[in-house]
Amino acid sequence: MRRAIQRCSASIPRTLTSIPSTARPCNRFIQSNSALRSTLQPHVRSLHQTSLLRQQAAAQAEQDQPGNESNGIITRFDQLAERNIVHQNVVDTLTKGMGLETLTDVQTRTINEALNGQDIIAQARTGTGKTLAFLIPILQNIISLDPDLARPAQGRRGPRTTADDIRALIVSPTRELAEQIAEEAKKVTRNTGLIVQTAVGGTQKRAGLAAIQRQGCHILVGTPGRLKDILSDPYTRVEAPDLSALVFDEADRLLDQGFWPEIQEIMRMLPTPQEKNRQTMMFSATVPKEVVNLVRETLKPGFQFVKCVGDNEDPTHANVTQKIVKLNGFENSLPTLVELCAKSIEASKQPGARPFKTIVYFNSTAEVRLAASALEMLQKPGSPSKDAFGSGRASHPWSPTKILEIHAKLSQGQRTAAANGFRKAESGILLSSDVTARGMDFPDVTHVIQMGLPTSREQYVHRIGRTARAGKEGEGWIILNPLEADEARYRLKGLPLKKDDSLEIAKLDMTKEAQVSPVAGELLAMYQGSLRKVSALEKSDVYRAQLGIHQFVGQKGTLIQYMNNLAKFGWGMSQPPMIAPGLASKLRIDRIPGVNVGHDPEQERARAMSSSGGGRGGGRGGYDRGGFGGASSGGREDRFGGRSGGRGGFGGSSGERGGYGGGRGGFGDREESAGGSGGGRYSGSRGGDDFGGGGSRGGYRDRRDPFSN
DNA sequence: AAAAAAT
Repeated sequence: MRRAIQRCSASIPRTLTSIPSTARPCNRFIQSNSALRSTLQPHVRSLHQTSLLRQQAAAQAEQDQPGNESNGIITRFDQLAERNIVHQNVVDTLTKGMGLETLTDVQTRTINEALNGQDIIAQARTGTGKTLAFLIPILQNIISLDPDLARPAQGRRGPRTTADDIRALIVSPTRELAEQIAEEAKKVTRNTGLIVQTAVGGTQKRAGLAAIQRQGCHILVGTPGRLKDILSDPYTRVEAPDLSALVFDEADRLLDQGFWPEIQEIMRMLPTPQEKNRQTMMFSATVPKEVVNLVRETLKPGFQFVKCVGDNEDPTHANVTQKIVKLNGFENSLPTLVELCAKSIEASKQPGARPFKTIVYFNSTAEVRLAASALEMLQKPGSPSKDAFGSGRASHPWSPTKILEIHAKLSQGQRTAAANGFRKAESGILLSSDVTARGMDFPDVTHVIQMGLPTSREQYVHRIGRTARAGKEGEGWIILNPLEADEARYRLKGLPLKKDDSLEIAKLDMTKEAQVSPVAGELLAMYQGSLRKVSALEKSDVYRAQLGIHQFVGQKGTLIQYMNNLAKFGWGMSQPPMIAPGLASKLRIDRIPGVNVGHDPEQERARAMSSSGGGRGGGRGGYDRGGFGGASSGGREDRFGGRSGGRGGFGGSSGERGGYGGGRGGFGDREESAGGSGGGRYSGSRGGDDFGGGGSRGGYRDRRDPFSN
C-alpha cells in the first residue's frame, strides 16, 4: 500500500499561524472545555494555544460592555469570511446558496477548536447542526493545505483527482445517515473543487467504485462494512495517504461492541497519525461513560471535548414535550397507536396546526412489519374493501397521510424510497426500527412515538431527537406495557416524562367486554378488521421477537401470560405461536406453563425461503415481503378470518354496521350489542368458537393463563 | 429470539 507522506507539515491554516499564543482567553468562550477536561483529557495542554476566534472574543470582550450578547463572538457565517477563518467561496455557499445566517453553539465552538488541528469530541443536542460543525473545518483544513481546491475544477490546470486522494473520511452507523451527510457535503462543496463520494452497503459495489475511480474522491462518506471492504481491497485503488480528517458521526454508536472491530480495521488501512498528521473528530448527542476510555484511546493526547450539554443536564430538548402512556396489557399496544394517530390527525385539522408527521419506533423489524400491515389495511367502517380501480387506498381513513415502513430487512431500494418518501411527505407515519433513530433529519416531524422501551437511555434520546429540530417544537410519546413501565423507572430515570391518561384504549381491559366511547369503539373495530387480514406468520414472528426483547423480565410466567393475551385478544389467535424447543430453553421458558413448544411449519418454510436465494435487491438480509394481497393467502389463517355476512360489532354513533371488508366485526362478538346510542360495546373474549379451540366455549377462563386447558 | 452493518 502506498503511504506517501506529502504536505505533512502545517495542519494549522495560515490564517491562524500568526496569532500569538499569549492572548487572554475569554471565559465565556471556552467555558465548555474545563468541565470535562479533568475527567476525560489525559494530558492537559501545557501551552494554551489560542485560536483566532478565541483571541478576537477576548479582545472584543474588553471593549464591549458586559452583557452585550454580540461582543466579539462569531455568531454569523459571514463573519467567518470577513475574518479570514473560512474561505469566501465556502461561506458564500453557506449564506447565499443555503440561506444560512447564524451559527449554532456547537458549530461556533467546534469550528473554533477544530481549526487548531486538535482532535475533538463534541457533544451537542440533537438537531443543532453537528454535520455542518464538522464539514466546515474539514473543508477549510483541506483548502488551507491545498488552496487550488477552493475553486471549481473547471479550467484548473494540473492532474485530475484520483481515487487515492482521499482527504477526509466520514463514518456513519447507518446507510441513510451516510447518504444524508454526503448530500450536505455536496451542497457545501458546490463551489469548490472538492469531490464527495459515498461507500455504503446495499448498493452495487462496482458502480460506486467506478464513480470514485472516474471522478476521484476527496471526501468519502460511508458505513463501516463497505468502507472496510473497498479500503482493504487493493484492486480498488481507493486509498488515503494524504488523509487530513477522520470523522466518526454518532461516535458512541460506532465505538460500541458491534462496530468497534470494523472501525479498528478501517483505521489500520489509514496512515497512522505519526505518518500523516490527521485530525480525528467524534460527534454525538450522547457520550456515555462507558465509551470514554475508547475515545481517549482513539484521539490524540490533548484532544478537546466540546461539550454543549452539561453533565447533569437533560440531553433532550426543552421544546419537546415527553409523555408516557402505560398500557393495560400487551394487546393494547397497536390499537392505542391507532387511537393516538387518529386523534393527532384530527387535531392537525385545526386551523394553524401543523400536519401530522410522525416516526413510530419499534424494537424489532417483526413489529414494524406487523404495524405496517395493520395500518396500511385500515379501512373506514362500512366502506367497500376496494374502490372501482381495485385499490383499497381510496378508503383509507387517514388519507392523505402516507404510511411508510423502514428497517434493515427491506432492500436498500425500498429503504431509500421510504426515507425519501417520508422526507417529502407533508403528512406521514414512518414505522421504523432503530435504523432512523440517529442523525436522520426529516423535516417537520411533529411526533416521535416509541412503541416499547428502547434498549438504552441514549437510544431514547436519539429517537426523540427526530422531532423538535432546528428550533421547532415536537411531541414525544412513549407507550409501554406494564413490564416495560417498571423497567423504565430506572432505564429512563431522570428524563422529563409526564404520565398521560388521555388515550382511552390504553387502559381498556381487552380480555373482557367493556363499554367504550363511540370513537374508541369505531377505532377498535377498524383495528380488528385490519388485523384479521394480517398473516399468522407476521404475528408469530412478533411473538418470538418480543420474547427476545423482553429477556430483561425475570418473571417468565408473568411475561408468558401477557404475551399469550396479546396473541389471543390482540391478534385473535386460537393458539399461542410455537417456539422451537432450543429457543425455548435458551430463553428459559421451556418449562413455563402456556408456552407452546414445538416446530412451526409455517415459520420454517418461510425461513427456508429467505435463506435460499429468496433475497432480492442486494440488501443484507433483505427478502421481500410481497404485497399485502398475497401475504395471508397461504391457506392457514387465524380463526376469526373466515366468516362472512356478519355484522359490524362496533356501531359507534353513526350506527353503521354490516362488515367492512365483508367479514365479521370484532373478534368474536356475536352479541347484539353495537347499538348506536351511548357507547360502543367492545367484547374481546366471548363467542368462544373464534377463540376457544374447536368451538368449546370457555376455552379461555382465566386471564392469567388464557391458553391453558 | 432482540438495531445495525459486506456478499
